[in-house]
Amino acid sequence: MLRISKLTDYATVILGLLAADPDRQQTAAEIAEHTQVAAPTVSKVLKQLQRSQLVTSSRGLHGGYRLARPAREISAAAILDALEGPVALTACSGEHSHCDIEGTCSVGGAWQRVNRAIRQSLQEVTLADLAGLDAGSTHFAVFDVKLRNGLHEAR
Amino acid sequence: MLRISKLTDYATVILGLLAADPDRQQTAAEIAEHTQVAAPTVSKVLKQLQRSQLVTSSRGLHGGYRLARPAREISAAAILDALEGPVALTACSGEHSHCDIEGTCSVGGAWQRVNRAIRQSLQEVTLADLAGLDAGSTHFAVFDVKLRNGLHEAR
DNA sequence: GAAAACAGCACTAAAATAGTCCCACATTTC
DNA sequence: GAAATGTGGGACTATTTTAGTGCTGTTTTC
Repeated sequence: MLRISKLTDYATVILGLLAADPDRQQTAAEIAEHTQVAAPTVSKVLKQLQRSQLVTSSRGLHGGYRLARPAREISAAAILDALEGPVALTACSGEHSHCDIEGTCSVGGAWQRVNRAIRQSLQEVTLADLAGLDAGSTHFAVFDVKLRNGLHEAR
Repeated sequence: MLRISKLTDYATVILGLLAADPDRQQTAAEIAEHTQVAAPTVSKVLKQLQRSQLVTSSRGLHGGYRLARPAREISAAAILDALEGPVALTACSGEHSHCDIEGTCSVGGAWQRVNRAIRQSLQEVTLADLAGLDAGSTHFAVFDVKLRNGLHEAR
């Protein structure tokens, strides 16, 4: 239920690695080696993270990536947004959209409220929490995301 | 992000219809007609809901479906569980699972906490809320579920 | 015993996701 | 200024997941 994609999973791992050593700039290849994620995939993820301003990059010899801001200021919601798109709600949730079944449905609005609630939870979780830095601060409520076939596969 | 499947979307609409008239037993064909969902699909969804004890069915002539219990006692989490599987976390979340990258990762546990939080939100939302019955009780927090290509498609 | 309606299963098709590759552009070093 | 190193972007392919359909069996009522 409510699964998050593999790429998002990778992203958290990659960001976690960067967060562990925020001053050092790391190349995509180094990150791939440390995380065991295939290099092209790491690149892809990093590019997306760069576009969303979660990491900064520098090109050229001795280039690489690093966190754009402290781990504590990066929310789980921001990571999801970066990887899974702008989260424009495609459906009923849109401003002026209409259902084919408006009459009998009446369900639409509630999902949006649910949606907003979960989103709020996600905003309160930071990369620092996810990466296990900042040990004392796990005051946020939490739940069950299906991470299937991901890095976190059982072996 | 965090999308729910079309079938789950259908399920809420179907359950909403049943909830609107809890005393009457309705056939799959009737439900299909009212909801504009294709009949075989309605059947499929209802079967799954039956297996999860959210609706009761009776066979034979004059058979049909009805809610197994009041709308207020059916949580959104239960609906998701029914449609999207037993939500056994396939990953790190399992009891004795290990990551290939245990050393560098450290992200695993936090997702489970996030997961539990969202799940809790979902448990506080009932079918009555979703169906818009029970007008006063929308005290639950809420968020952004991507319902794409579903019944709720904009037209 | 015939008709109506659910139950279960398997199969097909379509769509989303994940992953890979290639080439262009930017820096730095020599 | 040329070469090496590394990111940037896009296109393409393959895999997986999801959605949808059809068929056969079982139960109940009349």
